[in-house]
Amino acid sequence: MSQDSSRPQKTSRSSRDAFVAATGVLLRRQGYEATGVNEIVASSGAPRGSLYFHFPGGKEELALAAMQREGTKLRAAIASLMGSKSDLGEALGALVDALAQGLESSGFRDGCPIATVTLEAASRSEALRATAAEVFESWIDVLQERLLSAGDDATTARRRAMLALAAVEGALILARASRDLEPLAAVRDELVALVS
Amino acid sequence: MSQDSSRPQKTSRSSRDAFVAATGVLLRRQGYEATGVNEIVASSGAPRGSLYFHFPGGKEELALAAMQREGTKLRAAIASLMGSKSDLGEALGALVDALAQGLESSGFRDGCPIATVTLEAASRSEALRATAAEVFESWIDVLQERLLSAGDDATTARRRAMLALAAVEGALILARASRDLEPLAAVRDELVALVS
Amino acid sequence: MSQDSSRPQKTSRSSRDAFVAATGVLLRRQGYEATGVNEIVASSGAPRGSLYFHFPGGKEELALAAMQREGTKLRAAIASLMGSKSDLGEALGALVDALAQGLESSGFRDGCPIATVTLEAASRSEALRATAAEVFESWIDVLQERLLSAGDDATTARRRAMLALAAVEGALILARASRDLEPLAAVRDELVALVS
Amino acid sequence: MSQDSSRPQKTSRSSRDAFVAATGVLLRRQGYEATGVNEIVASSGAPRGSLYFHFPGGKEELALAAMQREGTKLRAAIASLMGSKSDLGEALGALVDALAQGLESSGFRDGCPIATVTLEAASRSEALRATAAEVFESWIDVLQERLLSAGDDATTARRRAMLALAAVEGALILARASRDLEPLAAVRDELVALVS
DNA sequence: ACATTCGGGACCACCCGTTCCT
DNA sequence: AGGAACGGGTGGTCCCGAATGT
Repeated sequence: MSQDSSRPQKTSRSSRDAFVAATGVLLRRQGYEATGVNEIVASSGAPRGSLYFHFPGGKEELALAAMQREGTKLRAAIASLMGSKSDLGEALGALVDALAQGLESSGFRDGCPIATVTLEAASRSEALRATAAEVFESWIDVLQERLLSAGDDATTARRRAMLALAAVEGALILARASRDLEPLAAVRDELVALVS
Repeated sequence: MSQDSSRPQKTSRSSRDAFVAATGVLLRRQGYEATGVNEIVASSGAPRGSLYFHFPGGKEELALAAMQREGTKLRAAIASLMGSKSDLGEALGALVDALAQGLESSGFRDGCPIATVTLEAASRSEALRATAAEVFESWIDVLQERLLSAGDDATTARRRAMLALAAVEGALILARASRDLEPLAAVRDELVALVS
Repeated sequence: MSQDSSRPQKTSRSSRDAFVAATGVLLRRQGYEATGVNEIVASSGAPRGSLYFHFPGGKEELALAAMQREGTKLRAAIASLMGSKSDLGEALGALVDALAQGLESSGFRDGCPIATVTLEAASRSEALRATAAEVFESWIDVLQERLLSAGDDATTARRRAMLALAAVEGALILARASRDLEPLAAVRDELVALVS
Repeated sequence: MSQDSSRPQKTSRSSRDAFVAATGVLLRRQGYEATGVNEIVASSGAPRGSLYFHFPGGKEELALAAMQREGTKLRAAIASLMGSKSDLGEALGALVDALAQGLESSGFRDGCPIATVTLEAASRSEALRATAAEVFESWIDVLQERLLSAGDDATTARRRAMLALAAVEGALILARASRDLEPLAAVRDELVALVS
């Protein structure tokens, strides 16, 4: 929405992309408020003065871009995983396993950037909240479609998609708190049992 | 509501309690990083200089106290709700309904303080992370015991307790993002169906 | 001066003395401004609440007491050293050597508390400045008397006493900066040569 | 006086220089610990936010810059004074007189910034101590060279240079404590006599 | 007389997200 | 596109007083 990817540019997008990518990583790890603009600039490697050229809206606009980018990437990943198995339970299990592996491989540091921003900024910035809602909805859509194609009716599919997303998001929180994958394993087992 | 006025004290705990209570509210609403000590002091009404007498560890120690307080209060609330119905499904439904009502009555502003702090500070402060883990575990314990008394074996009870807590925490996030109770309703229905 | 040391007391002087002694050490090491009341209380081991009973004037009154105590102790030490040798040069050499050894044995950390307070507070507190002047004058007196007894006339004795004290104080500063006793050795040699 | 206005610059150094100059004055008057950043900013007239741009290291880095600046200025002044008279005694006398006049004209408020910082911070910041040592050494160098050119051998020249600097530094302290120039006069007379 | 808890507000050094001007 | 600069705000600590034991 905020990008015009069809227009070739004389200058590289590397600065802009570097900012967005760095923001995404930091949002995952420490959320919106704990992430400073200085930190983003430093970890991106891009020049500081360019930030407000690319993102006149400052930190918030940058976070919106990062959330959309991460949201799109994760939506694609979910779609890919859900389509990779013919059995619904196996597909859900693969999704949870992938998230568990991502969490563990980051040393329990990197969680869901959308969830963190939601909890921090839901009552502070309408734009951040709305973007978080869009991203979540896009993920629910993907899950719901898979459930529909597995035979659920529309209402049930939406309810189960929401449960699945909620359970996964919640389990990520519990797992980060306890530094243990047990909550994710529990959620996977229960979700698999539910749809079998 | 937040004070134990039945116990007479020679010196007033009011300042200390006011700090903890104010911190709890602000953690629910905006998390750890977005909450400044100035804000806590202002909203508590207590004098600033007293803060570092009661909490030499500063903001972090204050947050730990608030998390423990909120954790204990919520544990009691969960235990009460889970014991109020003989039917397990009804009990779980009542729990989710209570959380939904709390969320709605705050205009979707007040969520779970523990979840927010976990996402923000899990990779920053070991003490905050560990306290969050303890609180979550205490809630899982309550749920697990109710499931045990409903006939589940120990392993299943723990798994289902984790699912329930994870689903509820996740649904609170989705609901705050969308400003809609639908995710909570979905989770309630699915949880009830699961245990019936 | 402000105490009546002849009156026996039913309660111990240990708290008061502990405060004064701790303050003396800290003034030597880090001066007046860098020394906090909390630090004094902690390092004294005495109860915090007693400080403003013994020293209603707070930190400044405490520093005055410590300066007087240290001043008196050092005056006695100087007198003792200056009287220990019949040769004036040897006596002065012994004085400088003693200071050098004290400096070295503290790892170049402990200097003259009066000098530090003078430089920090001369233009801030009249009481601190005046007390420093009294202490310095008392030291000059001792040196002057020894020079008189060695044959100097009054004017020369006073001038040389001032030179000696100034040179020693200055050398302590240079030595602390360079972490090297060379300035003290140089001053000793020159002072000895001067009076021979 | 304090700016090098002959070098044209595209961006003004005025803020940076104003910070350093203001710090120098305050270090002279009240030392390191008693000088607050707020005070520096206020007395410099420069904008507050620029301080940590020019001096990311904060107060300490600022103090280092001020010490070096003052050290260089004073070294030049010493060199000039020592070269102004063909007679060594007269040159030393002129040096002490100049310091005495500076002290008196400031109402006994402004002393040696290096000495104060040394006494306060020698055992706290290695950088401050080392810089103080460098500055002192640079002053000793100038004095030593003058003594060498007056016929002293290298060892004697260094010893006498150290004595001269130590005596002057010490006399400045005694003079500030007593609000009287007598210690400086005494030191001048004795130093002059020593080298005649 | 002596000790202690707790309250109090000014102030500390530091860093924030942003904008100016090139 | 970008380096330099900015003002307001951060969490934290200061020294001290007032109320209250023992």
